[in-house]
Amino acid sequence: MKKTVRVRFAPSPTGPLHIGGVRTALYNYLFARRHGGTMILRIEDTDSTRYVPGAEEYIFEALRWSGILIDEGVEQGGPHAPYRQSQRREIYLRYAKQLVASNNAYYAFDTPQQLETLRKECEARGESFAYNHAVREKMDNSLSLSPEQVSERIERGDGWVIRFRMPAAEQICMHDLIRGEVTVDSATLDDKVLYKSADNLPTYHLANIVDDHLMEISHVIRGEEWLPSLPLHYMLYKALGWSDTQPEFAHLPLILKPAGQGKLSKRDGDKMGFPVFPLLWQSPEGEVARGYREDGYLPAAFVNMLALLGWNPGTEQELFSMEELIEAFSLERVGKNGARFSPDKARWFNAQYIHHMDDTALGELLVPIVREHGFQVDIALASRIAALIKERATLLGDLWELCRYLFVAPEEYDRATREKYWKGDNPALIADLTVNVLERLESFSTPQIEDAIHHWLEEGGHNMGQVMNTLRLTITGANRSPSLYDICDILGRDETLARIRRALATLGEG
RNA sequence: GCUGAAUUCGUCUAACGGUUAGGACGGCAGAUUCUCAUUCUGCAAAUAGGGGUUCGAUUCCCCUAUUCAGUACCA
Repeated sequence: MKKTVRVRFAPSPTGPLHIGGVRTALYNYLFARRHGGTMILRIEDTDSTRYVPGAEEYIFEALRWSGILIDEGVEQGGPHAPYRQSQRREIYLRYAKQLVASNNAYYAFDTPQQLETLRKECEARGESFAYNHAVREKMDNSLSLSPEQVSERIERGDGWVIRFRMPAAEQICMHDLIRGEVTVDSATLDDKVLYKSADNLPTYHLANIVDDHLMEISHVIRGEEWLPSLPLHYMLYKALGWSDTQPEFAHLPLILKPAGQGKLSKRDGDKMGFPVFPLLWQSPEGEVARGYREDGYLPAAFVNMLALLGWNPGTEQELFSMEELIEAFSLERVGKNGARFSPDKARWFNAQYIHHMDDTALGELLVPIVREHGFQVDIALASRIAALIKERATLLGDLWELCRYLFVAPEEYDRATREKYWKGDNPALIADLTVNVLERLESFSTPQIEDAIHHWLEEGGHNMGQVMNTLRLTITGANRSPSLYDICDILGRDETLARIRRALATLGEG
């Protein structure tokens, strides 16, 4: 019998979620949906010193924008509520004490300062300090103190911590869905802190294992940075007696920076000119980091791009809707090696999505953009415009510049284009074309305009490129635009002719 | 330093012992077009190094190198 799939995304609200986090959430979501399972969002705020106001809301909004739907969590509740670890504090102490009682953990009174100086001394000797089997009997803890001394110090209010008692020599064999078998010698591990009296909160390790167990998580899908603590987690499940229901693990490869070394960091984006966050982030201190949403990316393109960063379908398909991703996703096809993030590819995905977008859908996005610039446009016209410009856009932010001239007559004319085309016979030809063709047109719409101009071109034996580009200069003010016939059609007879006459008047004879 | 993981075109990756090592992004060159884009076609571009195993290794094993991660009373 296969167990029900229950996965969780468990970020800590210490800042904005970056794209690596979104990808982890996405893989969890795809896996859950693929197997008809449940997607849980748990907030791991067990470090009271690193809490950042607004980070939690940012996480919710980023997931919503990305189309990653949560079944159980802080916002939606569920059978294992609360889903915020700071609201579950009393649960963890119980298990920490249980571990002490079973001799799998112990109280330690060493202060952070004491440990710090110990570390420095070791470093000075070229050694590294580890709080482990080799030294724990000599440290200030319940292993070296009598039970009376321990309870006395706790009662008198000394700061304490509960540490896991890592076995001195045990081969820990683990299984990872992506990496296969991994074995680690427990002698190389240290006695990690599980609970701290300072804020009455567990550390990640304890809280994570306890909650995953209580919430009946079936698969833990998380970043590779957690692989080194997997042995500890295995030992915790064992010590708590939960090995038989322990979840399966899958450690995702890291997302690396586009150039240079290391994993993608918050600073790379600003330095290299691309977002590392899904949404714009404003820190409480007032720092601003750009986001994919504000930079003009479509959520579907963003998700598609992230999905392919570390996973591949095994076919040559690259464009996937969320439904297709759910259908195709499997952990077996997640790669083992870190993936260098490519801003170019992100842009390409977005361009593909805009190009393939339905005219009306893009028109709907265009209406508010045009309004922001002070003009009104109805959905019918916006859709027509969308059809003309969409193949030229990479980001949503490109749209306005691509259709600006449809709303604003040129105030000035591009110098290079003017020098190239506003010379020789061209101005005279435009005047002739205007008077003898455009002004006399019965119906001023694309096919008629096209027919008439072609006729005139052919009769007079004129060069099409010269004439059309000169005409484009007078109407758009520059040398790049979609088909001029469509532009004239949209502008209408009056506006088109007014623009040509104005150019004729202001640009002179050439 | 120690522990672990990883290593195919510049980048993302396919090939689960036998292929002219495939695709995509980016680059370059053409074609199409009234311009710009789009689109299409083509070109250059890779198995980290060394040992094994095998009739045959990108693929399996070992060593080396390199990279990354972890090494907190952070997650």
